[in-house]
Amino acid sequence: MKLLKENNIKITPQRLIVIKYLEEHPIHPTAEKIFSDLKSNNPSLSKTTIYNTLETLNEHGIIQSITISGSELRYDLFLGMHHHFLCKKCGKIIDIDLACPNIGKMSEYGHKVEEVHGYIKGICKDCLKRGKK
Amino acid sequence: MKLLKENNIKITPQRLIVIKYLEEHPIHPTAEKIFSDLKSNNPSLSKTTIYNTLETLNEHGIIQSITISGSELRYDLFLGMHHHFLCKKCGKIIDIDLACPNIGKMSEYGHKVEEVHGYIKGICKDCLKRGKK
DNA sequence: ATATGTGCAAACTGTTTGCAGCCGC
DNA sequence: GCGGCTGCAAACAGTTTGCACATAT
Repeated sequence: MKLLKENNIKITPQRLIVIKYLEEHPIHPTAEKIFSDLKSNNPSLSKTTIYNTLETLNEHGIIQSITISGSELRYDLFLGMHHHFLCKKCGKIIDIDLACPNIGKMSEYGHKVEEVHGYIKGICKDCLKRGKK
Repeated sequence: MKLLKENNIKITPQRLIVIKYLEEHPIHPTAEKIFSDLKSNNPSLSKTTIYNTLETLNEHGIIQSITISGSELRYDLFLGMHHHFLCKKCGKIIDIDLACPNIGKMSEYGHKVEEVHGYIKGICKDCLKRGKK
């Protein structure tokens, strides 16, 4: 709610529950998952509204969209720059905070940098353990 | 063709022209663009074959798929690790070779790293110039 | 009263799947 | 003749669009 006022976005119940959901579920959900999880307690909620809301929040930098999976967008409250690790086995996405010290070079080359996304894919620690047993 | 033999993949005319296309057009094309560009000289070519071929080549590490745009996959001959810059204005994708020295940390944490993708978005040099005129 | 947000259904796009025919060993 | 490759059409998933209704200032 603070977020919305700060960004001059109208406060609506739908926007509030989406933000609240993302705060409480830092699992980089898809639009579909956000929708189906919220639908049960908010029967009149529409998927269009989810998409509209995510777009609005994204435009204002409150959330960011993640293209790591390739087949669908995933969403994340934007709490400062960080990267993502996708486990190819369990599908889990883990936040990581490897800052790349070289990004500045892009500006030196004359390009204007607006977003930086780092995606690492592999097998997570847990799946590795599970595989060995 | 060398690539195919080295990887024990059957050589077919379709696979050859896709690889040749990617060699000659390092523009990170979509499956659709590859298909429509090749279709004119290969009328019997099917989009399914493009998808099949791209999948096969990807599995063998000959090409890689890029998820930077979010709405579609793009493909790249895999010639060693490098990252990508997407211009939000003209849609162009530029190869960049910023190696991040911190990736090794992931392995230290116990995760197995298989792929690393770095996507930077912004406005490219050319579009910035054009904008100023 | 006006502008903005919501929600339904339909459309659209990129990708995948089922299956029949084909080719090469 | 068998296994893998090709290509058509249909299915599918995620997302976007058109439009009518609701809501808040």
